[in-house]
Amino acid sequence: MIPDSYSLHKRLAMKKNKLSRKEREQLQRRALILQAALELFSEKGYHNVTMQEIAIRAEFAVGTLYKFFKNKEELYKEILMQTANLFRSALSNVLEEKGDEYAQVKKYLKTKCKLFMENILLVRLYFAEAGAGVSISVKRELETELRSFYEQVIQKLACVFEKGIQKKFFRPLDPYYLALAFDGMSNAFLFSGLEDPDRHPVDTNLIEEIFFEQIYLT
Amino acid sequence: MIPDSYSLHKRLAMKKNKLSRKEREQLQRRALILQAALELFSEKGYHNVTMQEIAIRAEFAVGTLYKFFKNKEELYKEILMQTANLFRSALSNVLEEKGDEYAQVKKYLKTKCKLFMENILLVRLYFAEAGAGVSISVKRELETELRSFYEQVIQKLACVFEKGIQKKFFRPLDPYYLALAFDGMSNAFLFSGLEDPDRHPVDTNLIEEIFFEQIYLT
DNA sequence: TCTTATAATGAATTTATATTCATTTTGTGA
DNA sequence: TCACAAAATGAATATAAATTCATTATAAGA
Repeated sequence: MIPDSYSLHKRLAMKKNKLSRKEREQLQRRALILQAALELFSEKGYHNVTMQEIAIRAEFAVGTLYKFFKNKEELYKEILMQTANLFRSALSNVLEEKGDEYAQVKKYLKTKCKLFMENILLVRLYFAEAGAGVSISVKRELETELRSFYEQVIQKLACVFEKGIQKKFFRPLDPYYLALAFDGMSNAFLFSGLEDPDRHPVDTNLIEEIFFEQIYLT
Repeated sequence: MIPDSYSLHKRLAMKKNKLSRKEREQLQRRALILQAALELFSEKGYHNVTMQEIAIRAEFAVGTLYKFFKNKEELYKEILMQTANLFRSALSNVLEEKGDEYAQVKKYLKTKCKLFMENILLVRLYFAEAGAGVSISVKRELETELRSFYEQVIQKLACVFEKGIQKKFFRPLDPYYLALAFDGMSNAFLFSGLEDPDRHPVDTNLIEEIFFEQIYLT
């Protein structure tokens, strides 16, 4: 793979770091482009952002974007898949930890809130596209992939509920729907907090209380 | 308003019906265009539908569309506002009926489900655009208007919860967040049912049980 | 039937923007 | 410092779709 023409020190460096400085620089530039695109897409939506705008925001020429990404759609796809992977892996990990199911669900909520807060741009973009399970600006292929990621997380959450039911922690209702309900409820809070964080700060304790405790008395 | 040139029978007819046959025909054509556009928009999204396509589906010429709507955006706007109004007025009415707050919330859920089922295309479109509170293909003006419609409904629902709390029907938690939680939870079920109605039929009793009853035991 | 007004048509125009590629710039090793 | 390869550039091109408007068709009254 490494051409003979490469100088010795370069070849040595590559053995060590795997990536040469040049390659690291390229990767960084790529990331800059992705970041600029993310900002613009999440502000204005896929179709209302031009490659020119992305180029300007990233401080490159349009042509350069095409050195890094085949076309606009690829660029977009990569951003969405990034988000989906980030969320899926973080939430899956939480749900795979062993232990008290009640605590696990609470941890899931905490983690989800944290992810939302720390990735507001990504969240806006992701849910604008795949949010209600009604995607529209992306090809069906990608849409399907995104939905499957969401399904995977809900399924894992359902497993936790199921174990919790077996242990008599939770009321014996269909665990899939419990997961759906819990996730949907927390989404409502998170979106509301996303819109206006000052007026509607996200209170995970309140979410838990509404979900887990009795609302209708007697 | 009625020009003198109009013949007698026409003028008489207009006194009675308010609208002449011609006007009724125009209105019907307008509705046909809106219907065709709704179908296409909800299938493929605003930006992936051309005026040509709408014209073909509605069986008119492109130019004709512009006789009825100033431009593509107006056409779109009208469809979204239709939905928003339909939902807001139906749900507001339910929530203004006097009586038992527990029953009112249940009625709200029933009505919402019915609206979803009977207007799947509109729902898909509406939530793809304004769903997560993250609109993107529309101008900010319309986006704000749509969000305010949603807020109004949530506020009304919150009032019902508030009254219910006063009467000790419900656990005394912030009524706004109770409303948000109930609505968010039901949305999750409805979207899931929208995606795959056979595998996930919407069960309002289950939604109520999860929301109102205790989930975490002891 | 003829005339006129009203409405519908769709080819042509305009506009917008994704993508390309000939040219320029930059960085590297000799 | 120079020559060369690699990378970046952005004006030019291609493409697609929104909108217009001169022309044609339709309907209504005389």
